[in-house]
Amino acid sequence: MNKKKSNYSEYALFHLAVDSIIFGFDEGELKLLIHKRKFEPFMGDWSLFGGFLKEEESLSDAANRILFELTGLQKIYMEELQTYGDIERDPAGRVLSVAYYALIPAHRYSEDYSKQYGATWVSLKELPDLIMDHNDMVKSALRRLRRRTASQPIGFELLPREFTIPQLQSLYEAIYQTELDKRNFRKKILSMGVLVKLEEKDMSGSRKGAFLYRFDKRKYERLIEKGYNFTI
Amino acid sequence: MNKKKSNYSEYALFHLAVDSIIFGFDEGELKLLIHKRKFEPFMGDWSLFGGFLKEEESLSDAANRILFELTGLQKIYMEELQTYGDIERDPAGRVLSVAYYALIPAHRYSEDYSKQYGATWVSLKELPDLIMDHNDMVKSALRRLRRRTASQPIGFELLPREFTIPQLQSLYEAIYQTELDKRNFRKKILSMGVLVKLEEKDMSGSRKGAFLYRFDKRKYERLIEKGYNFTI
DNA sequence: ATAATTAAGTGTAATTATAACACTTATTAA
DNA sequence: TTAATAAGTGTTATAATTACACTTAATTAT
Repeated sequence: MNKKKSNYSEYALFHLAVDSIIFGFDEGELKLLIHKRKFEPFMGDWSLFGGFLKEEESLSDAANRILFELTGLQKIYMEELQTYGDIERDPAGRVLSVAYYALIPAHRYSEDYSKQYGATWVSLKELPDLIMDHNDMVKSALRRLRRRTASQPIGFELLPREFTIPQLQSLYEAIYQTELDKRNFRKKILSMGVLVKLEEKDMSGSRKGAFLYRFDKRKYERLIEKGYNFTI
Repeated sequence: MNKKKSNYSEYALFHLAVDSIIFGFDEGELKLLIHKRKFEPFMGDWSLFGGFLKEEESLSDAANRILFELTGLQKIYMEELQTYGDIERDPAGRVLSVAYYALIPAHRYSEDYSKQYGATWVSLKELPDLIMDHNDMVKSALRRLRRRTASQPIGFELLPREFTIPQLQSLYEAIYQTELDKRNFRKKILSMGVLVKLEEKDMSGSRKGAFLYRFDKRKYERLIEKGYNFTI
């Protein structure tokens, strides 16, 4: 490479934050992990989890780091949502925030972390006022989640590895805020051929018990290659 | 507000660029507006249009400003794509880039601007190597455009205000790289009831001429309110 | 004037996907 | 043994999508 470098020193510099909209599914409801902010401004107010981008860190590394520091979880489904760049969004200085949304299997999130970070699961139906533009971020993330779960099999990221059909249906019902017919739902999801039925039953939800299934990612990917189009 | 301010001075600072993937539709093909970069590094190489975020400017203002400076066009369809934040993406310094994609009616883009900015329309099929991660941005924008045009009526942004059904079909064929049946296409698009047929014919494409139509945004919005779901 | 050319425009039948709907079964607790 | 409860199952009606071929309006060439 024989290119002259430019150092861009004439251009402005900005702080960059990463904020995470962390979704979970528990007790038949879609939930969000939030906490009370630990520094000024807005100390003590409800906030998404976030942090600042470091000098020697890529943006996606930062998003993963922040989620890991908070939950101890890695290899979590995460997708960039949008970058928020209004001038006045943070009264304490010019900070742009890259919002990511993450789907975590709520059962894997331990109480220990919850205490350590003061994290709380709140139902999306009774979401409190969050600081700055965080409520906008949540709204936008929810819209995105609805679009995505309708066309990609990411709902499974919110469930344990082994789950029942009624659990899966209840998840979609929570995401779309609508009731689904269980016969049609079962027919549709099983017809795709991406679920593997296990021998075992989950007896926790009913007397009869419901068979456990597992999502087979390989099968799904083979279907996609053939041009298959996942939709709920 | 009785909140103490924090100035975040302990956190790192970054340059922020905005890069625009500008799509147009001409001669039955989807095209991209690019130019030869005017400064180091990579001076003279093919690049998307971009610029740096200014101190007193919101992110979306910056995106609009850059597009306006280049094309003289305002109120253009534009959507944020993704923020690119790899450490080494720009060899001349740490710069994060927020990519936007824009849809412009190619006929409104005048030759004058083209000369002034050295802008060139290139077919997506013969896209040259672009600098840094710009080819990734284009790939990602194209995926997004395909998803969006399938579920929202944004294709019209690429056409003149008055267009024919065969033109519209040809646009979708270019976007999806597939052939569509003209009877089924016409049936589908007209059945939505969002196109208004005009008296006039466009005689440029054939001897018989094709009737002109206009997209009626109001009607579309009324449909959406009723829960209608636009799909091609 | 007439014929040839060309893309626009049109309808129907077959197939597939979606939506609506009610009873039986496995298990546990009383 | 019975009562209770959620899981599990099939069919029919309706709507959406796909496949498919000829006619028409206007222009150009003869």
